[in-house]
Amino acid sequence: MATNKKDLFNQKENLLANFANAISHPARVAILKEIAKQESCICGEIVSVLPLAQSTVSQHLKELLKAGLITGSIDGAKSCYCINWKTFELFEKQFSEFFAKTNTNNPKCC
Amino acid sequence: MATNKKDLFNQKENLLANFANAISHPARVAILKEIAKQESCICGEIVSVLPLAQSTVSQHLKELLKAGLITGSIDGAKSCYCINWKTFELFEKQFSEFFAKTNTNNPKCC
DNA sequence: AATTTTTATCGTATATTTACGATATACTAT
DNA sequence: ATAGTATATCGTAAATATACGATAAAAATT
Repeated sequence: MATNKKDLFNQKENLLANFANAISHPARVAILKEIAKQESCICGEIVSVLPLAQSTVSQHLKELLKAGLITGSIDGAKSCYCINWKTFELFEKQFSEFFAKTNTNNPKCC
Repeated sequence: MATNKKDLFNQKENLLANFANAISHPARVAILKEIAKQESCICGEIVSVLPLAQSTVSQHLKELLKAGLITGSIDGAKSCYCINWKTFELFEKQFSEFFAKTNTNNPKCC
Protein backbone atom coordinates (compact mmCIF):
# COMPACT_ATOMS: atom_id res chain seq x y z
CA MET A 1 0.00 0.00 0.00
CA ALA A 2 2.84 2.39 0.72
CA THR A 3 4.11 2.78 -2.82
CA ASN A 4 6.54 5.58 -3.50
CA LYS A 5 4.90 8.83 -4.64
CA LYS A 6 8.03 10.95 -4.86
CA ASP A 7 7.95 10.98 -8.65
CA LEU A 8 4.73 12.97 -8.53
CA PHE A 9 6.57 16.02 -7.22
CA ASN A 10 8.66 18.37 -9.29
CA GLN A 11 12.40 18.30 -9.74
CA LYS A 12 13.23 21.26 -7.51
CA GLU A 13 11.22 19.83 -4.66
CA ASN A 14 12.93 16.49 -5.04
CA LEU A 15 16.38 18.04 -5.30
CA LEU A 16 15.97 19.95 -2.06
CA ALA A 17 14.41 16.94 -0.34
CA ASN A 18 17.30 14.71 -1.43
CA PHE A 19 19.93 17.09 -0.13
CA ALA A 20 18.05 17.46 3.14
CA ASN A 21 17.70 13.71 3.39
CA ALA A 22 21.46 13.31 3.17
CA ILE A 23 21.97 15.37 6.33
CA SER A 24 18.86 14.11 8.11
CA HIS A 25 20.82 11.78 10.39
CA PRO A 26 23.17 13.09 13.10
CA ALA A 27 25.79 10.53 12.15
CA ARG A 28 26.02 12.03 8.69
CA VAL A 29 26.19 15.56 10.07
CA ALA A 30 29.00 14.37 12.36
CA ILE A 31 30.82 12.73 9.45
CA LEU A 32 30.64 15.93 7.41
CA LYS A 33 31.86 17.94 10.37
CA GLU A 34 34.81 15.64 10.86
CA ILE A 35 35.77 15.71 7.19
CA ALA A 36 35.39 19.49 7.00
CA LYS A 37 37.50 19.99 10.11
CA GLN A 38 40.47 18.19 8.63
CA GLU A 39 39.78 19.26 5.05
CA SER A 40 40.12 15.60 4.13
CA CYS A 41 39.69 12.45 6.10
CA ILE A 42 40.66 8.81 6.11
CA CYS A 43 37.72 6.48 6.59
CA GLY A 44 39.28 4.85 9.65
CA GLU A 45 39.54 8.18 11.45
CA ILE A 46 35.86 8.82 10.93
CA VAL A 47 35.00 5.36 12.23
CA SER A 48 37.14 5.89 15.34
CA VAL A 49 35.37 9.17 16.11
CA LEU A 50 31.80 7.91 15.66
CA PRO A 51 29.92 5.65 18.08
CA LEU A 52 28.96 3.27 15.30
CA ALA A 53 30.29 0.08 13.72
CA GLN A 54 32.62 0.32 10.74
CA SER A 55 30.07 -1.16 8.37
CA THR A 56 27.43 1.32 9.50
CA VAL A 57 29.75 4.27 8.94
CA SER A 58 30.59 2.91 5.50
CA GLN A 59 26.88 2.82 4.74
CA HIS A 60 26.43 6.46 5.79
CA LEU A 61 29.45 7.48 3.69
CA LYS A 62 27.85 5.78 0.72
CA GLU A 63 24.71 7.87 1.17
CA LEU A 64 26.68 11.09 1.35
CA LEU A 65 28.50 10.06 -1.83
CA LYS A 66 25.19 9.29 -3.53
CA ALA A 67 23.90 12.77 -2.69
CA GLY A 68 27.14 14.24 -4.02
CA LEU A 69 28.00 15.98 -0.76
CA ILE A 70 31.38 14.27 -0.50
CA THR A 71 33.94 12.80 -2.87
CA GLY A 72 36.03 9.72 -2.20
CA SER A 73 39.34 8.43 -3.46
CA ILE A 74 41.35 5.32 -2.76
CA ASP A 75 44.73 5.90 -1.16
CA GLY A 76 46.46 2.54 -0.99
CA ALA A 77 44.51 0.34 1.38
CA LYS A 78 42.79 3.37 2.82
CA SER A 79 39.97 5.58 1.59
CA CYS A 80 40.04 9.35 1.68
CA TYR A 81 36.93 11.50 1.74
CA CYS A 82 36.53 15.23 1.10
CA ILE A 83 33.62 17.66 1.20
CA ASN A 84 32.26 18.45 -2.22
CA TRP A 85 31.81 22.19 -1.71
CA LYS A 86 30.33 22.67 -5.16
CA THR A 87 27.32 20.57 -4.24
CA PHE A 88 27.03 22.28 -0.90
CA GLU A 89 26.85 25.63 -2.61
CA LEU A 90 24.03 24.31 -4.77
CA PHE A 91 22.29 22.93 -1.70
CA GLU A 92 22.55 26.20 0.17
CA LYS A 93 21.40 28.10 -2.91
CA GLN A 94 18.33 25.89 -3.35
CA PHE A 95 17.55 26.20 0.31
CA SER A 96 17.78 29.96 0.65
CA GLU A 97 16.34 30.73 -2.78
CA PHE A 98 13.34 28.62 -2.02
CA PHE A 99 12.46 30.18 1.29
CA ALA A 100 13.91 33.67 1.17
CA LYS A 101 11.75 34.89 -1.67
CA THR A 102 8.52 34.21 0.13
CA ASN A 103 9.52 35.36 3.60
CA THR A 104 7.27 38.35 4.02
CA ASN A 105 7.11 38.02 7.80
CA ASN A 106 3.52 39.10 7.48
CA PRO A 107 1.31 36.18 8.38
CA LYS A 108 -2.42 36.57 8.11
CA CYS A 109 -2.99 34.24 11.02
CA CYS A 110 -1.25 31.74 13.37
CA MET B 1 19.50 -5.03 16.24
CA ALA B 2 18.79 -1.63 14.79
CA THR B 3 18.39 0.27 18.03
CA ASN B 4 18.40 4.03 17.81
CA LYS B 5 21.84 5.60 18.28
CA LYS B 6 20.83 9.20 17.74
CA ASP B 7 21.25 10.05 21.41
CA LEU B 8 24.95 9.38 21.09
CA PHE B 9 25.41 12.48 18.96
CA ASN B 10 25.52 16.02 20.26
CA GLN B 11 22.66 18.49 20.37
CA LYS B 12 23.76 20.66 17.46
CA GLU B 13 24.12 17.66 15.19
CA ASN B 14 20.69 16.43 16.19
CA LEU B 15 19.11 19.84 15.77
CA LEU B 16 20.38 20.22 12.23
CA ALA B 17 19.48 16.62 11.39
CA ASN B 18 15.93 17.11 12.72
CA PHE B 19 15.36 20.24 10.66
CA ALA B 20 16.75 18.54 7.59
CA ASN B 21 14.59 15.52 8.24
CA ALA B 22 11.48 17.71 8.21
CA ILE B 23 12.16 18.80 4.63
CA SER B 24 13.55 15.47 3.46
CA HIS B 25 10.36 14.51 1.64
CA PRO B 26 9.18 16.37 -1.49
CA ALA B 27 5.61 16.42 -0.19
CA ARG B 28 6.73 18.45 2.80
CA VAL B 29 8.73 20.81 0.62
CA ALA B 30 5.63 21.24 -1.56
CA ILE B 31 3.47 21.89 1.49
CA LEU B 32 5.84 24.57 2.75
CA LYS B 33 5.94 26.15 -0.69
CA GLU B 34 2.16 26.27 -0.87
CA ILE B 35 1.82 27.78 2.60
CA ALA B 36 4.58 30.32 1.92
CA LYS B 37 3.01 31.33 -1.39
CA GLN B 38 -0.28 32.26 0.22
CA GLU B 39 1.26 33.43 3.49
CA SER B 40 -1.26 31.20 5.22
CA CYS B 41 -3.16 28.18 4.08
CA ILE B 42 -6.25 26.15 4.84
CA CYS B 43 -5.57 22.44 5.14
CA GLY B 44 -8.07 21.57 2.42
CA GLU B 45 -6.28 23.75 -0.10
CA ILE B 46 -3.02 21.96 0.55
CA VAL B 47 -4.71 18.59 0.16
CA SER B 48 -6.27 19.64 -3.15
CA VAL B 49 -2.88 20.71 -4.52
CA LEU B 50 -0.95 17.59 -3.50
CA PRO B 51 -1.19 14.17 -5.16
CA LEU B 52 -1.75 12.44 -1.84
CA ALA B 53 -4.66 11.33 0.31
CA GLN B 54 -6.01 13.69 2.96
CA SER B 55 -4.80 11.52 5.81
CA THR B 56 -1.31 11.37 4.37
CA VAL B 57 -1.13 15.15 4.03
CA SER B 58 -2.34 15.48 7.60
CA GLN B 59 0.50 13.20 8.68
CA HIS B 60 3.08 15.32 6.85
CA LEU B 61 1.64 18.48 8.40
CA LYS B 62 2.03 16.89 11.81
CA GLU B 63 5.71 16.30 11.14
CA LEU B 64 6.27 19.88 10.06
CA LEU B 65 4.53 21.03 13.23
CA LYS B 66 6.70 18.71 15.32
CA ALA B 67 9.83 20.23 13.81
CA GLY B 68 8.43 23.70 14.51
CA LEU B 69 8.62 24.78 10.88
CA ILE B 70 4.93 25.64 10.74
CA THR B 71 2.26 26.78 13.16
CA GLY B 72 -1.37 25.74 13.05
CA SER B 73 -4.59 27.25 14.30
CA ILE B 74 -8.19 26.13 14.18
CA ASP B 75 -10.50 28.38 12.19
CA GLY B 76 -14.01 27.02 12.66
CA ALA B 77 -14.20 23.61 11.04
CA LYS B 78 -11.06 24.37 9.07
CA SER B 79 -7.39 24.40 10.01
CA CYS B 80 -5.02 27.18 9.06
CA TYR B 81 -1.27 26.70 8.76
CA CYS B 82 1.49 29.30 8.54
CA ILE B 83 5.25 29.18 8.11
CA ASN B 84 7.11 29.66 11.38
CA TRP B 85 9.80 31.98 10.05
CA LYS B 86 11.57 32.17 13.40
CA THR B 87 12.39 28.48 13.24
CA PHE B 88 13.41 28.76 9.63
CA GLU B 89 15.87 31.49 10.52
CA LEU B 90 17.34 29.21 13.16
CA PHE B 91 17.50 26.37 10.65
CA GLU B 92 19.25 28.49 8.06
CA LYS B 93 21.62 29.84 10.70
CA GLN B 94 22.55 26.35 11.91
CA PHE B 95 23.04 25.24 8.36
CA SER B 96 25.25 28.04 7.13
CA GLU B 97 27.14 28.47 10.40
CA PHE B 98 27.98 24.82 10.43
CA PHE B 99 29.38 24.62 6.94
CA ALA B 100 30.51 28.13 6.09
CA LYS B 101 33.19 28.32 8.76
CA THR B 102 35.06 25.34 7.43
CA ASN B 103 34.73 25.99 3.73
CA THR B 104 38.33 26.62 2.81
CA ASN B 105 37.93 25.38 -0.76
CA ASN B 106 41.37 23.94 -0.36
CA PRO B 107 41.11 20.16 -0.32
CA LYS B 108 44.22 18.12 0.22
CA CYS B 109 42.93 15.35 -2.01
CA CYS B 110 39.83 14.07 -3.87
C1' DA C 1 -32.57 17.84 14.00
C1' DA C 2 -30.33 15.83 10.17
C1' DT C 3 -26.80 16.11 6.80
C1' DT C 4 -22.66 17.55 5.02
C1' DT C 5 -18.03 19.33 5.36
C1' DT C 6 -13.48 19.48 7.38
C1' DT C 7 -9.78 17.52 9.49
C1' DA C 8 -7.28 14.54 12.92
C1' DT C 9 -6.48 10.01 14.37
C1' DC C 10 -6.50 4.83 14.19
C1' DG C 11 -5.33 0.60 12.15
C1' DT C 12 -2.65 -1.52 8.92
C1' DA C 13 0.23 -2.87 4.85
C1' DT C 14 4.39 -2.10 2.58
C1' DA C 15 8.82 0.07 1.86
C1' DT C 16 12.86 2.02 3.50
C1' DT C 17 16.36 3.00 6.93
C1' DT C 18 19.45 1.85 10.41
C1' DA C 19 22.42 -1.13 12.60
C1' DC C 20 25.48 -5.04 13.18
C1' DG C 21 28.43 -9.14 12.33
C1' DA C 22 30.51 -11.84 8.87
C1' DT C 23 32.89 -11.97 4.84
C1' DA C 24 35.46 -10.70 0.61
C1' DT C 25 38.97 -8.07 -1.48
C1' DA C 26 42.86 -5.37 -1.90
C1' DC C 27 46.79 -3.35 -0.01
C1' DT C 28 50.85 -3.40 3.54
C1' DA C 29 54.21 -5.26 6.35
C1' DT C 30 56.80 -9.09 7.98
C1' DA D 1 54.56 -16.27 0.90
C1' DT D 2 52.11 -15.11 5.07
C1' DA D 3 49.92 -12.36 8.28
C1' DG D 4 47.83 -8.24 9.33
C1' DT D 5 45.04 -3.83 8.07
C1' DA D 6 41.54 -1.23 5.88
C1' DT D 7 37.30 -0.93 3.92
C1' DA D 8 33.25 -2.17 0.99
C1' DT D 9 29.58 -5.30 0.55
C1' DC D 10 26.28 -9.05 1.91
C1' DG D 11 22.80 -10.86 4.74
C1' DT D 12 19.65 -9.90 8.11
C1' DA D 13 16.95 -8.07 12.15
C1' DA D 14 14.61 -4.35 14.05
C1' DA D 15 12.82 0.24 13.75
C1' DT D 16 10.80 3.91 11.31
C1' DA D 17 8.47 6.14 7.45
C1' DT D 18 5.00 6.36 4.02
C1' DA D 19 0.60 5.65 2.30
C1' DC D 20 -4.28 4.66 2.40
C1' DG D 21 -9.11 3.77 3.92
C1' DA D 22 -12.13 3.95 7.72
C1' DT D 23 -13.68 6.35 11.42
C1' DA D 24 -14.40 9.97 14.94
C1' DA D 25 -15.38 14.58 16.29
C1' DA D 26 -16.57 19.15 15.67
C1' DA D 27 -18.40 22.88 12.88
C1' DA D 28 -21.37 24.45 9.14
C1' DT D 29 -25.26 24.00 6.29
C1' DT D 30 -29.80 22.61 5.12
